[in-house]
Amino acid sequence: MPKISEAKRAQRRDQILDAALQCFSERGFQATSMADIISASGLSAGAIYLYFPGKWDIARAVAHRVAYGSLGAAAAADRAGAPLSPAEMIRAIGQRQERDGVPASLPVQIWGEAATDPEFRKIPAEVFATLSGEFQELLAGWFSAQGETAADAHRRAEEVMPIMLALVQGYLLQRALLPEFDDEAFLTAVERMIAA
Amino acid sequence: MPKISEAKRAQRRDQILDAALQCFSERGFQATSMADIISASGLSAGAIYLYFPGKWDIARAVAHRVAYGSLGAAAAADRAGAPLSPAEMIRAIGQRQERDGVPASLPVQIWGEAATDPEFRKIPAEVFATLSGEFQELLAGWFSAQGETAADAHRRAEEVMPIMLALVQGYLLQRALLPEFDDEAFLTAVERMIAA
DNA sequence: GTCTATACAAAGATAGAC
DNA sequence: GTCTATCTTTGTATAGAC
Repeated sequence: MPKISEAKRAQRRDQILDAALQCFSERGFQATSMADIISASGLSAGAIYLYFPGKWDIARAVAHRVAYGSLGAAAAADRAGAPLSPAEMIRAIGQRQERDGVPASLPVQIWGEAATDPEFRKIPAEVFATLSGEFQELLAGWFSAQGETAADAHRRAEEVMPIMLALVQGYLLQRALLPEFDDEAFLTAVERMIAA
Repeated sequence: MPKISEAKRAQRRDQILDAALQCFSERGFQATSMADIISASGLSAGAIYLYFPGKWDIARAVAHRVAYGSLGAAAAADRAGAPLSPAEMIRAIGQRQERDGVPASLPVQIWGEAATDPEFRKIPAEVFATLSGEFQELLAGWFSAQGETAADAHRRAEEVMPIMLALVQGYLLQRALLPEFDDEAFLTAVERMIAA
């Protein structure tokens, strides 16, 4: 049996992940040292290794939390009111990340890591697939609400879906890299484009 | 005066950058060691440092070459034939990267690095801005060719431009991370969307 | 369970011979 | 100009006290 309660143990893990997320977002996955995470978490070197086998397990856990955390954001916003337009779906994902305190740099860092690490790549690969399915359903709902027949709405949703995924990705990328990025101008452009 | 000719020196630098590009695309910027680059380049440890002050200067030089190498690709394809459609512009950039032997992982890695390194960030920031301008001009040409008036073509080009940038980024990202990514299905979707 | 101190390995960069 | 050998630093992970 464990020496401390399961709840306490989970809380310690979260404490470590919170600290790691902070470090990673400022310095990047690779440039962050265990010493950084240790100091930010307030624990000691020895203690950390009781909760995670190593630095990359922490990195994957953080990436997992961040990536999967954006799932369901658009669906939740949709259920909360009228069917979401494509631009509103993108906005919902951005807002969810802000609400959760996810720094803009992290998704982009995860993609960069995934580009060369097959283990890491599983995370965005699965998230992209799930997100696509989510978009397709919401888009069908929106096109229906625009007065299209169920069959037409479904067809258009299928057409637009691959583009939606790319648009979110570009949105998150530009938000992370361009200090002057204008969210609202971008979303307005999306709105106009897909309404056309 | 230099001990070897300027041409020879430039050739050596290219030799190093070629080797580094190979290593970076397989292992990533950070996981690549100087030893890797040294062994791949066929030079010795001492020799490399005569051409670059350090590893990150090599990384920046590679990133610079890769990122700026995609500029002008769409414009060149446009000049070579009929005005390019939006989907064809994206395809032109992808093809240029293939032609230049740029591995798909590299642009994504550059973005990831840029997310936390301000010095690195200048590269995609400037490339995105230049690319946007390029797109706007080509889009205006295309809308004109579709029969719109010069004023309308210009206006629509301005509307679509921010979206185009995001679409290319999503395209490159998915190409790098998703083994099953279907380029042509994506481009078809873009074609339909912007023609609508 | 947690901490301090440390072992061990890796990697960037350089010195000095040729 | 180029190579080999090496110095130095940094960083992950662990051992052992409390």
